[in-house]
Amino acid sequence: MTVAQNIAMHQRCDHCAIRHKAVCGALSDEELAGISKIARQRHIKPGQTILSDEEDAEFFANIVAGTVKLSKTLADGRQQIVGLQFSPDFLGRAFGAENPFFAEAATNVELCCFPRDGFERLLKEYPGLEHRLFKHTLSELDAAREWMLLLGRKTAEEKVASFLLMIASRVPNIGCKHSDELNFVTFELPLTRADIADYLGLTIETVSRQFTRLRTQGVIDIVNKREISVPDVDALAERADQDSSPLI
Amino acid sequence: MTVAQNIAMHQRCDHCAIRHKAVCGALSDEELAGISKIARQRHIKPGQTILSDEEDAEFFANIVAGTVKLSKTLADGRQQIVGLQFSPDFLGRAFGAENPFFAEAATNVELCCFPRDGFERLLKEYPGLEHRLFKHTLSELDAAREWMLLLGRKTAEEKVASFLLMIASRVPNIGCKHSDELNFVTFELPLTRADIADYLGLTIETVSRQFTRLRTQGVIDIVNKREISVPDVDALAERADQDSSPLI
DNA sequence: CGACACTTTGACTGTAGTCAATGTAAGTGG
DNA sequence: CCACTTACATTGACTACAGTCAAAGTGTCG
Repeated sequence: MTVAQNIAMHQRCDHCAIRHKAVCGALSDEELAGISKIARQRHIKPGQTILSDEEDAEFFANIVAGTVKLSKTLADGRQQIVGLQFSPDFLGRAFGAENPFFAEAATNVELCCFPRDGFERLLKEYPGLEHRLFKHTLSELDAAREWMLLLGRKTAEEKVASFLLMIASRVPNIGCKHSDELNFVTFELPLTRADIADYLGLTIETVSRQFTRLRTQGVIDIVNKREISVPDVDALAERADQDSSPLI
Repeated sequence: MTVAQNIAMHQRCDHCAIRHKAVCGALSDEELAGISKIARQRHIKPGQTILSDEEDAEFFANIVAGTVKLSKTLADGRQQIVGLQFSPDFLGRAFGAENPFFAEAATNVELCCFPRDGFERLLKEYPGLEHRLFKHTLSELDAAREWMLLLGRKTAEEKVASFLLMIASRVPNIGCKHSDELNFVTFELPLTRADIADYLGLTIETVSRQFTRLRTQGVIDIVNKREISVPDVDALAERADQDSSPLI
């Protein structure tokens, strides 16, 4: 590789939109150049599989844009989404090739992929990287446990309200005209009703009925199937029966 | 501290029952001497709180013996157990003092405690320790996601069967006379029916009814309230509607 | 326009929850 | 030693929330 190419690749990471938020944020300029060399951008369409639980994961990836769903399935086809990942989350399992779930694009997804062997070499060389991954894994564990509370103990209405709050806090607010009104948000759902049902341990029909119910009660406004407005976030939070800790 | 005292403490860890299984297994003899100096044994009675979600966790601990339940609660008191920990699991949250759940002894518990500051110092000095903790956290995440599938998608019968299988794989088999018969196990439940209900997202009554149902169908034998025999583990596994991956 | 995928709505059902009574076993004190 | 208390578990009758099955509605794309 020429010096020019090296610099070009370094520049690419250097100007990356999620440079300081992703796991790469732990890296020095020199280390960034190292990871830059093995990185490759990839576009994934909705519904496409990213990682299968049947084969070894041969790469790691930063999510640059879009939403990825992690799911598990029972023998008879019942499905449960066990994690949602947004930019700048990290995808892939360090140590131990076996991936115990299925990763699939829920929306259009932009990935920054690192081949397994190269990334694991970097992990050994740059200790800050593993530390950053560890912290990310701890957040995922917190989110999973928060979701266990939802799945095991919340009613359908509380589940849907909690879901909307979680999405509102993780996707961009597109209700700009009311930006001064902190309690008003508009956002786009990254999931279909079927995905939402699989995430909440409900059926499509129940999710749909709860959406309608929240709408008729004035808690949400269904702009269209994918776009939701919340005129009063506090009112929605009441429906979610929030305990103290916020959903990540 | 005298050399004699130092050696005595080192010896203590050196002969610890979980020496090679716990996170300490990552340590060299010299490092073990270091951690030995700050370790303190503690006994906890069933029902006693170990860590609260309201206060900062001031210590870390290895579980030497017994079962610890991690739980979360909604404002109105509904509770969900989000993790069960057995020996030689590790307890406590590295980086970030906030503990997002409640840790309580389910049985008599023996802990080997390390004060927060001392342990974090060791974490910096012995990189193998953090690596070991990371791997442990990854297992916890896998278990949490497996449980999300159970909570969101399994029926009451499948939940109870899955629970019994998980317990059978993690507590000692006390059905020694049949030890040659691999498919036969007897074990003691570390949880009350109320705890089991909170772990499975069910009510006490439903758990009890499912126990009775499995008993009348000959899948399990309820020796007494706390002791269960499984004459044919495969038959129980069928009731759990297991997907390929085993419950950790 | 029609095909298709996704969503909503309605009628009915069934699983697990609720409320209440009874059963069981261990521990306490007269 | 036996009544009594207490905590935990089981069983029964009834209810309700979410699931199932079916039909109609909506929006997008060729």
